[in-house]
Amino acid sequence: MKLTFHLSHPWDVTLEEAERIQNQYRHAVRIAPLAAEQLTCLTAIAARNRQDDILVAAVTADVVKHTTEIITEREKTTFPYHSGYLAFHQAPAILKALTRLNQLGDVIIVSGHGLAHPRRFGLASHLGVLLDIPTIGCARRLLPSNELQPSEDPLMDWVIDAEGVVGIAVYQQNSKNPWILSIGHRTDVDSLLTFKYLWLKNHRLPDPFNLARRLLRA
DNA sequence: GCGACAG
DNA sequence: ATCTTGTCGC
Repeated sequence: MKLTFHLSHPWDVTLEEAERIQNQYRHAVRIAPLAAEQLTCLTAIAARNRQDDILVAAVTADVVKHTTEIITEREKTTFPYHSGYLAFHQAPAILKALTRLNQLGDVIIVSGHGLAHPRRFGLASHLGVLLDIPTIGCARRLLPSNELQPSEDPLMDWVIDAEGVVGIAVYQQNSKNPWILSIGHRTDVDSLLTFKYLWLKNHRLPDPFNLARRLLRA
């Protein structure tokens, strides 16, 4: 699929330049509601490194059309992993993988953080802003810039930073480790709650996010 | 008692 | 991400 870039910048940069880019592009993040009807076709992205390569799995699952598309990709990375700079490590490979998808979801679930990031510009926000598409971040752990705040729902916490709420933490099946969902781009907290509802309720179809993560084991 | 900064 | 394969948590 031909990707349309709303913004672009070099990826082969120094750590200092990367931080500058994050501080510049973070202002392009838009917080907006996503309706449930816009959550029927999801694309999930997961990536990990192997030596100097990034392995990417992308899955698009359309609940209405009842289709699932799976792509795996491998691409060299030039930027080593540093906490807070995951996008510079993985995004080029992820973008290459997205190119190979025939269908892109209404919203992209990205393995990593969105606004739950020291500069409010994690991988999910970064990808969303570049392509100007709705994204949600989904990560296993919090970065130190953020913390949890209990909600009325015992199975859910708010994810906050010094400025306010940036996401939700979801405790699945009484697990002590929550999944950290955060706003990426063109989504909001309500979108996350809607997504959580659909995600936990819909066991009929393969969960694209879990599928993408599983694919990285091969 | 040792570590706890996404992947 | 991975190595850890019975044990939790401030």
